[in-house]
Amino acid sequence: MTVETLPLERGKGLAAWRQIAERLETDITSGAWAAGEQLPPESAIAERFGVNRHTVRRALAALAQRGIVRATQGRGTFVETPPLPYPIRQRTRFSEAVTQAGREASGDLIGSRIVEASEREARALAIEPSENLLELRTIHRADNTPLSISRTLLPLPRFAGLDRTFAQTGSLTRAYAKHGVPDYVRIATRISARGASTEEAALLEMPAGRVVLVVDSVNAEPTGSPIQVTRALFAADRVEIVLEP
Amino acid sequence: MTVETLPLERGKGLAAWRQIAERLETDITSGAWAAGEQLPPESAIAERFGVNRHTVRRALAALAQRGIVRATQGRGTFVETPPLPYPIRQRTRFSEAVTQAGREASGDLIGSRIVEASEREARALAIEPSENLLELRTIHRADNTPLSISRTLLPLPRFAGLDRTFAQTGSLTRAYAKHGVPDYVRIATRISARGASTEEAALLEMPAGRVVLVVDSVNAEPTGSPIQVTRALFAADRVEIVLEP
DNA sequence: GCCTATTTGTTCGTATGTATC
DNA sequence: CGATACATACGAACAAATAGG
Repeated sequence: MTVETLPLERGKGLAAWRQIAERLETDITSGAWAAGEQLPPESAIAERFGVNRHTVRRALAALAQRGIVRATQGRGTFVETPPLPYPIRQRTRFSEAVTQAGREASGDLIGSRIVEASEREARALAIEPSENLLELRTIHRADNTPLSISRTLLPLPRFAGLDRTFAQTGSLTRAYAKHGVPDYVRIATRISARGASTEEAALLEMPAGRVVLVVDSVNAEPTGSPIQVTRALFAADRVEIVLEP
Repeated sequence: MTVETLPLERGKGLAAWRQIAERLETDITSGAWAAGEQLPPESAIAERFGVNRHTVRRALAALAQRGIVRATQGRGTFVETPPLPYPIRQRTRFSEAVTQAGREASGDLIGSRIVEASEREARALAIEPSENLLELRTIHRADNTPLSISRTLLPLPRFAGLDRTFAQTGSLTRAYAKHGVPDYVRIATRISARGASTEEAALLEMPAGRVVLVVDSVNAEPTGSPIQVTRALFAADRVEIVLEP
């Protein structure tokens, strides 16, 4: 695919790296490079625009920042896949959302431990503060790309051992089923957004500082009694939250 | 206030700029520099850690990205004031949500013009592409602090002149009422998040690159026929979206 | 498994532009 | 106006990760 090779406008107020970022973005949206495809090496792009490699790197960093490309040391720079629609409704199942988009869902347990309920968490779960909770830290992927990391809190002793069940099944829904909860619904959701910390970014396999959507939710049994508090961090440029009434 | 001056660990796998970012963040959270305070010049920080100024700039860029500091050309780099998150409810109108929280709501029309419907917009509004739409650009404040900026599209000729009505009333709900739409409902919502552009940040009176929540919504008459497409950008530091079933 | 070429990541040095005080 | 401080850009070198022979 051919791309524009017009010279940059130098000394006209718009920094070279910004112009390069714009031109590269146009190339991508116009289909010169498809999703998943590899961009030319930085050195080649630098030559194309007649600038130093640093200037190209500044432009690529801006595009990476916005989730348009992703660079991997030793491999190259690749066009990111467009965000996956993630529906949130009364019953939200991660695996359903992913498979419906034609991608393969997987979930892994990173770790689990027992923690004391904070005041906020106790109120949400309708229990006493300092009661014990089972904390699950999980990561969810679509086609092996991490979409979200979650911290889930469950009351004890009722859900003791659910961490092992989850590790086996890879699905919270199936783990619940084995603990006597055939169905559950979402009763409260809060959504915010911020930059990711270094650790969060590492788990999500994205550069530090990229944006995460923070989704706090409370799930309950169909009877209405709350059984789960979750904070999920979604890589904001891999997921688009869709609300369905 | 004194700060650590321990040397960096060089050649140990962790890049110098990451160590510097961590140390500076520790300095800030430990109170060495309070909110609003000015950091030492990049040259001084470079000297403190025994690195080139570029390395310090890389670290500061990472912190600025996360909203911890803000650099202004010619002035210096400053510690950002901690964000004050603000809840907003989904089922209510903007002005209702703000006044219910005991704050004063205001809406201003930044500009309006006539545009052609894109393919996406036409599909959402159930009209033909390239039909004319009225575009409203608005800003919404609570107690004079901008919470969001919006781009609203309305079909023409039905809503011709609604821009003037909105400018007078400062409320879309009231403007609708004067155009024969006593009530409307949200039929589709998509939520994503990203860094703000320079212009967006300026309108929201926040530093460039800070996170905005992007809320795309389609509103319809109670009969179900869509009458409005809106993209609202919320300053993520000032708003937390609350979903209520 | 090793070696090598390729590609991105980091760091330094240097210079100039531009905004603020 | 000059001094200060951040913004942009170039050149050079080496490190680190990856892919392929």
